[in-house]
Amino acid sequence: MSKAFSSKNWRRNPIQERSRFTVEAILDAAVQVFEHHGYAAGTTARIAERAGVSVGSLYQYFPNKDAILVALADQHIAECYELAHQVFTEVQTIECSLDQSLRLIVRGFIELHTINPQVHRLLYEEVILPAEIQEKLMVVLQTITEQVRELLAQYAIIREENLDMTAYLIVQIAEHLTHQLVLHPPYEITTEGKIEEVIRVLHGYIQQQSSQVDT
Amino acid sequence: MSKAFSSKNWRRNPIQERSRFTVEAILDAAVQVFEHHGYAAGTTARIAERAGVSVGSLYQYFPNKDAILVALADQHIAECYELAHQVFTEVQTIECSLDQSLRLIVRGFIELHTINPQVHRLLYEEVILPAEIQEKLMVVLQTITEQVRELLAQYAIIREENLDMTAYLIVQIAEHLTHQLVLHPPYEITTEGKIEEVIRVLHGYIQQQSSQVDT
DNA sequence: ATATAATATGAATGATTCGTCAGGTTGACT
DNA sequence: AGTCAACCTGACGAATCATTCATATTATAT
Repeated sequence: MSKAFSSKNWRRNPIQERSRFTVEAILDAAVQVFEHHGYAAGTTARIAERAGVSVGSLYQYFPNKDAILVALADQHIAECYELAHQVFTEVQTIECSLDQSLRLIVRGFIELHTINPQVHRLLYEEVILPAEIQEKLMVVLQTITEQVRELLAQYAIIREENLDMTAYLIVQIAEHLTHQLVLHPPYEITTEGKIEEVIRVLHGYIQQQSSQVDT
Repeated sequence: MSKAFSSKNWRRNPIQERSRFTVEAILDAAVQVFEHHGYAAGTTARIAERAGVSVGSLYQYFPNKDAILVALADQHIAECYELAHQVFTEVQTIECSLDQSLRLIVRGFIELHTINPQVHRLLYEEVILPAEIQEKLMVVLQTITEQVRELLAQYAIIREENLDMTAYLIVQIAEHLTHQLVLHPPYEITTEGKIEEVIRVLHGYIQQQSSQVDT
């Protein structure tokens, strides 16, 4: 704790209500500006303008531009963990078939992308992000992957040596397909349709893997 | 043809050998710089420095920064079309099982990512690209998707109404999984192993879809 | 060898950027 | 009403960027 700052990366903690609104407005504006111009070209001036405040106000709560993105990322990552926890406790608590479990997981991914698609897109598609953020995002997916691995192991229909790779690919597929289907759907399709389609992919893959058990 | 420039977007066509080397050095340097700093933060000065030439030289062959990226993209897109053409003629010419065809396609995707991974990463992961490039990249994947659709139709084991979505998802999966496995492989795994794994995913999905035909 | 076209250079320019600061406004509390 | 902390403002400095241009060097052709 060498820094005098609070644990948050902010210069000043918003105390009154108006300042909390300001911070929120800045974060909202940042999402839109980054979405439209990309991170590097999304200027603090534009963010402030869009938020309806002055640049000065922005720098009262965020020490620099990176801190804005970090705040957005942290917010999003927290949502990820919350939803993941929710989904996996539900999976463990209620007795679920593998199919039902997968369905819950995919639904979770879809929700995650639907909540704030722009932030998600920004964090997962922008090439260069502060290392701090990249690290955290990796860990999120790794955590989910481990839990999927456990789930698969529990149903014991997949060769032990294939568990890691299978779990990894399932998460990759679920993440990318939901991402794609939510943000750039190629055809008219309902949310349920999207889930159904991704489930089919995962189900097919798992069947392939389990059919190898006897070999 | 209102412009006096040649069809290429360059100010000056390299005629002598040394200038051709210069242009190549600039493009090579650009890949590395964009890869390391992202597009917006990849400065022309740094590109020139890395290429071992002066900024002035850079602007003799490229009218602006965008033109460098467009040149890289065009180069890459041409490779895509070439490889796609090669793969699909092979698929059509030789009598192939569906399994063999898929294997050729996946192998093609892997090659595409292996040739120049950095360019691929840049073009597919950077959030904001010149609209011109985004358009072209979309068309590449659409073209491949159509050809996969035809392939699936040929084997006639999938409901007609599902053909579009199935082809779309197959291409999305192949593209993304190869991308991921080549650029960020989670474990030690051979190229053949990667292909095998992606094939399993696709095969499983197709089996799921074809099992629906009788329903 | 000389002229001419091709190529290379890098300091200079003007635009844009992040982040600061001195001074103004608002709200809470006495 | 008066005081003080919280909050807001926007012009400004320093840094960085894309791009230009006058000049220098090198190749080619006669």
